[in-house]
Formats: sequence, C-alpha cells, structure tokens
Amino acid sequence: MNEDVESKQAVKIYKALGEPTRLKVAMILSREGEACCSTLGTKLETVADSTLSHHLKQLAESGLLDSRKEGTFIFYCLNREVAQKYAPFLLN
Amino acid sequence: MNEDVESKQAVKIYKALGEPTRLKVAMILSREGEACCSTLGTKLETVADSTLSHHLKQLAESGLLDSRKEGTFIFYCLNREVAQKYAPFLLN
DNA sequence: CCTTTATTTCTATGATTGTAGAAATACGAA
DNA sequence: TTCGTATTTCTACAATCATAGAAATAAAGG
Repeated sequence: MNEDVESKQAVKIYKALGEPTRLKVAMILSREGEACCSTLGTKLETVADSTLSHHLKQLAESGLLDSRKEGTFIFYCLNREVAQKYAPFLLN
Repeated sequence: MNEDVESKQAVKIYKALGEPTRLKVAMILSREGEACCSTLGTKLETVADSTLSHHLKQLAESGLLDSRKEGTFIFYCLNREVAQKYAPFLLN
C-alpha cells in the first residue's frame, strides 16, 4: 500500500478510535470476539440504538471492524490485522 | 497504569492523530527526529502559524510529543515509547 | 532601550460531529 | 399476512473543532 493511501486510512481509523464510545466498543469486541448491536447496547447503557449504529458504521468503514449477518442480527468483530498495524493497544 | 486512565489517554492520542495535518506532523517528526514550529510550517505550506501551534499543543498534551526549548525556538519530537504503544504505524 | 523573530493566546466563524427520536427496512416466526 | 425484534436511515439540533487574523509574550541582538 502506498504511503498516501496508508495515511488516509490511518486518519480514518484514528478518528474512529478518538471518541470514548467507539473506543469502548472496539475494546469490548477485542475482549469478547464478537457482538451484535443490541448486545453492545446493553453494555453501553447510556447510548441510543441509532447512535450506536452510527458509531459502528464509522468503525466498520474505517476497516477496523468486520461484520457477519445472521438472521436479523449483525455480528461485529475486530479486524485483528488492521488493529495490529494501527492500534495494537486494543489487543492487550 | 489502570485500564481506565489508559483508555482515556488512548482517546486523546487517537483524537490527536485522527486529523490530516496532525498525522502529517507526527509522521514528519518520526522521520526527521526533531523540528520546530516554523520548520514544520514550511513543510505544511497551507497552514497558518497559529493553527499549527494549536495542533502541536494538542499532540503534546496527548503525550505523543516531547518538546525542548532553545532560545526562541521550541523543538518537538515524537515520544517513541508512547508511539510504540498506541500507534506503531508512525514508526515505519 | 528598540527591533526582529518565534511562538502562543485570544477571539471569532464556518464546518464537522455526536446525539437521539421517528420513520423505514429487513427478516424470522406465528 | 401480521407481529415482533434488530438495525439502519432520516432529520434536526447542540456541542465540538479546525481555522486564521490580531494581539500578546518571550528571547536574542543590536
């Protein structure tokens, strides 16, 4: 990957992680492997579903999260390769 | 460092890096070791001195930059220990 | 002292962002 | 098909942020 593309992705990822709720989501997914929006919602009591959905979208669009659909549920998990490269702090 | 303090610092650092100008500054400092505000200014032509000063302040407050004063100049450099922990991407 | 240079602080403004309610969509089950 | 649950999109608003001009501060050299 060329340096310019790489640093654009880095900006997206760091912007995504530079917000308390989204960092918390990333840390939960790091620990628990996989979770859906509603499960995450119960762990982050103060945030509305639509807000959480919005945050998950940003995290996914940055490339930091992968997702998998199962019925009405969407399970999100950390992309460990991307995390390793840009934010290994998440993998502790 | 306890996990809560750690993640608060992580938010600060990632917020600092999640902006194109600041990421560029961090990358320049990573390559060049040390630079002062005016030197950085010439490398980032589009940004005003006061804006750059503001960005440097945020990077320094996150813990990602150290600084050293020499006359009227202030030299900034990357704190490699912090970068290693939170954003090793910068050290490539 | 005064001048110049480097940097920061103050202030204001336009743009972006986090937030959540309401409506819409998707999908499985009854 | 109708119902209930999961999630997203739409919409709006308040808060935060990037930006830069102008004034202020700091320091070295006349």
